[in-house]
Amino acid sequence: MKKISDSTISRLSTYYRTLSNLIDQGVETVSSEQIAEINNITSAQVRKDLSFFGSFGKRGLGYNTKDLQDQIAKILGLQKKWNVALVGVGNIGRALIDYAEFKKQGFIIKALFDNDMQKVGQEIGGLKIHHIDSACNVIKEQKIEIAIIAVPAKVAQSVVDNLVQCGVKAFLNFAPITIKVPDDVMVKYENMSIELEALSYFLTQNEKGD
Amino acid sequence: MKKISDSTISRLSTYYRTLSNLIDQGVETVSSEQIAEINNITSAQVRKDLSFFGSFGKRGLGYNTKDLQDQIAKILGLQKKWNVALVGVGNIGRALIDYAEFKKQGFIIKALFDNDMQKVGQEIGGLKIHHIDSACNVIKEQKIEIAIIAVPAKVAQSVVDNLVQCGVKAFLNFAPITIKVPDDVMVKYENMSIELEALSYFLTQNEKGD
DNA sequence: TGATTATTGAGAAAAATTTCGTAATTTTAA
DNA sequence: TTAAAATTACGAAATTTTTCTCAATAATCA
Repeated sequence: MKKISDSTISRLSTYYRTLSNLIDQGVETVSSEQIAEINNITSAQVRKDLSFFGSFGKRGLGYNTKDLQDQIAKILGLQKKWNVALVGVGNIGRALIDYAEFKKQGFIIKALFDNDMQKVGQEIGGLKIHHIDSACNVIKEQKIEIAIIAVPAKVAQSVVDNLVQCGVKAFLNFAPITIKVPDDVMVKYENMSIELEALSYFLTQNEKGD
Repeated sequence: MKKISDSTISRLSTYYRTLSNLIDQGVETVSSEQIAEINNITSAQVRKDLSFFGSFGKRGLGYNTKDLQDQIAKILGLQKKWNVALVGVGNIGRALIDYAEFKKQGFIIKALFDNDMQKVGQEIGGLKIHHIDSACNVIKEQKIEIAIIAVPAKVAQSVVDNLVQCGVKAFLNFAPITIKVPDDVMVKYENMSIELEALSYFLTQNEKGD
């Protein structure tokens, strides 16, 4: 299939969220213009994004909220639950364990790993913390498909290398470092400093402008 | 000044980080090709990004790491410290208070807000939690410039509206909802579900491909 | 029923971003 | 000292992404 851009995929996620909210409110039909307005984009963008995958609307009427949500769920692979491992049970890691949004979207944290012997064996939210060295067994047992990396930058690459060896193909990385992986493995980044620096740039520009 | 793309700005952040690491390692000179290799991009991209702001390298030689870091710091506005407020002292919020990376980059959390009377008055990391209703006073006293929004989606828009009234012009939003703000205010998003859903899409595609 | 309004879908056009090609410059080696 | 190798800077070309235009179709109103 033709390569779809990352931006399109991430907008599909926001449409999915928008549709969930509309469905909760009892809305049954929605236009591309309404979806666009809620997300501060253009309706042409919404229609173009959807057009890569098919024709889901009715001319003159718009989209059925439930249908469209189902279609997007199918596209994004959200119809199944995903088994997730969390590596690094520090401040960030601990916060993510209780992050309700993940579970709501079907991402279930099934395993915790750390390299700190003090933490190994402890239990958080019903999950035992395993040592990272025994990751492969747990990953196979729990059928882990996605790993969230919340370890210090220094060790992030080697942790990922290890998990790639165990067969993990998808990573969400919170460590501030670019990770190298084989072509058939994907890493997505969650880098809070980068966003803050973009704000810093914006504020600096504005000061200059005045 | 010509509008610089968001991607360029966020790549500048990664170059900045790369340079910090190289400087720590004692490296004094670096080529665009090396910076590119570290970040999985092309050297042409690195040079083009820098070219929007000036000519910082020496032909045949490359860039002086300290010089280039200084230049990028100046561009991004990282030469000063930024005063940050954190709104919403839940799981995510609490993790961010101790997030060392922020302080390292000069983003100093100076005020905490919440609307839960149980939390108001408590102290975390030497900072007292204020009620969100008294935000404007604290924001003026502490000269807050950036607010991190870590409240539930339902209340995120109204919290931001309030802070915009107090004069805050930059927001980092963790709530899974698109926020409306005036033109002179910027919101950046940190949306962990969106990245996970991109991974879900990727894994789903791969399964189909096999 | 017929006209009007709303809205999608899809190709075309425009805009933005990335990559390419190459002259200029610097360092290193012969 | 001269040739070769390395590397930037920058305009041009290529590619990608977004926006525009408009025919097709559905619903509503007179």
